[in-house]
Amino acid sequence: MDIFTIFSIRVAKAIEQSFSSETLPKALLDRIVVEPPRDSTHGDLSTNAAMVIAKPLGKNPREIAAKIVEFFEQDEDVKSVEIAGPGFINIRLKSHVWHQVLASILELGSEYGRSDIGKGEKVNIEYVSANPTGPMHVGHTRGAVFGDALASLMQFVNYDVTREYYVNDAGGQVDVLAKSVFLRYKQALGEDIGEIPQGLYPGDYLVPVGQALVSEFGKTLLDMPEKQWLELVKSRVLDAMLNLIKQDLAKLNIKHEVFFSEKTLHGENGEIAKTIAWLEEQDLVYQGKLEPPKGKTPDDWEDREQTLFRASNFGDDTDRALVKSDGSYTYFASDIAYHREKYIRGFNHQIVVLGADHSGYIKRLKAAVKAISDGEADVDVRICQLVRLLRNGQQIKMSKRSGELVTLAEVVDEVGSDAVRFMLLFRRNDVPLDFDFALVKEQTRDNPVFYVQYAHARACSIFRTAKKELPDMDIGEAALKKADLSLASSPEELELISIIAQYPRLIAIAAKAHEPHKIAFYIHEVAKGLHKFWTKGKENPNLRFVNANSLNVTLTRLALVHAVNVVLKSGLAILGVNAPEKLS
RNA sequence: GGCCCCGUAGCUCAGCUGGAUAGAGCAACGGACUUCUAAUCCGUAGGUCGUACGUUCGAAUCGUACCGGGGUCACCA
Repeated sequence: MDIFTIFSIRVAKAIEQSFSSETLPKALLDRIVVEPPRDSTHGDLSTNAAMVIAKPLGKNPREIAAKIVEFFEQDEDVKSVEIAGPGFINIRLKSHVWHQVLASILELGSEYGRSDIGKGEKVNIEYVSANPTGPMHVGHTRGAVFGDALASLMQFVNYDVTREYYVNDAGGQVDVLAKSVFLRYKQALGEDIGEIPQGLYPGDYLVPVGQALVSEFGKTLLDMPEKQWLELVKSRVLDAMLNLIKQDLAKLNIKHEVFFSEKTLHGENGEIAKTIAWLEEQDLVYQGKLEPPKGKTPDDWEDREQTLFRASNFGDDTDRALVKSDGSYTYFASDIAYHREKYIRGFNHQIVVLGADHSGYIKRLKAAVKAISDGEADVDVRICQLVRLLRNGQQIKMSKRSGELVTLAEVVDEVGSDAVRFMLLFRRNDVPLDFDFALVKEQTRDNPVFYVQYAHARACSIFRTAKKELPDMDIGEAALKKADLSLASSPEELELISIIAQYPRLIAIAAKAHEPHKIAFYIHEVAKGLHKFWTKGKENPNLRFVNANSLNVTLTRLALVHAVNVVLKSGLAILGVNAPEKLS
């Protein structure tokens, strides 16, 4: 348990003993936080407790704070405690507390920072879900990285996470894809196909698929009616595209446990039909007309009766169509069925990662999940904003029509998976992001990827130096655990410990908010702490890590460095970024 | 026109379930290298937190309106 949690409990106890806490609503008590003060000169811990409970108790916050302070004056872990500003209670800890923290990090190793927030509950995180019509482009990359890091983060706090990819293999675009491939098939048989007609997929990546069709079927497809070859070609090209996508994702070390096929939901007795029947039983479906959107009636607006889902009963702006004018299901109809299916599989927590162009879809999706689970399940939709690619300060223009898409594979091949992942996670997901190739490849402080990895490598180099300079000394993990940690007594060392002491708290905050970027920023701060201490050793030889004159202090400092690296490595692992021992 | 996101230092952004004097990096200026990899560190300067009301002991954070930027808007996926 981390110090912030420990002291939250003590604050609660102090309140309970000093005031008649039954008059205080629990929701209010939950607002009490123990956190590091914004300004570190205020102390190690700070709590707003007195201000939160002042009002219901009808007392002055500072008066209440005084009572709580009395309690902490007895605390053997507390060096000093004072009231500040409107009623903050600032606590300064004795150094043995920091040494205990350090000891626990060494003890826990890679387990440090874990918690049981998730209580083993099942969460389904659906991300990427790019249409299987070609290789992934950069537009998909952000959602891929975000979803993957979020999944790791949730696992770290003990959620039972399933990483899922929804394969849109049922819509009209798959027919188009198959027809595009059929053209490539003819081409492979030696036919001159000329320009790829408008509306078909022009990409070269379909060429090998056409060739594969020749080696599997020879010329036989040419003699079949379209109805027949279409199904065959569809199944082959879908397999091929999905493989392409899996290869792209593998470049970023992303692996989904479940690839869920939309197609399997269709059919007479399929899940969509069942779902709609179920919704009808609940009286959530009706025949009716929709109003055209205000201020913007589409040219081809057709005023007609359609099958509608009562989405507006669940917070959506309007009801939503389930059946298209040609009688087939809408995409949304299959999506309701899909989310119902997830719910039936036991996912009461669902997270869906979508691109910026889907923001209008959120309310609809939430309404659907509420309806199909009777309010039992929750869904959080995370929108990833656009990524602008920059080269030499110039934006790289991308166009789908001309086929000039920058692919995921190109970007990863150029700058590496670590850099791509870290840069995309070093920004809140709901804000647009510039990805500058030049910066990402730079090896300076400006480049946060490098800065953080360098800190880890630097720490590792300290161990290499120690081994070289003090070959007889045992600096294995077991030896580090036995180090006399009380020797880490300088303000610089205690400051560094206080930074890594925040890791569990940060993990908890990031996991609850579904915001992996918080980990990226925190890790950056840890790296800074290490670089800072390192430089201190330059100015003051007594603060060097490796010191032949004092083996005890050396061992303690190595233990500290190791603990810092535990945190760096753990945080980077959540982000899916390597922690190199050496930089080339 | 409706809905969603964004507006914080010259630039790029953190901070947003209300809390103290609003933070970091870059750029600018001034320092620290016979190095435990200076591929780093320290310092100075830089702000009407888009605007205006409101709620509150207390607002960058919550509410309303407006301004500016982006996205989206039956039947596509």
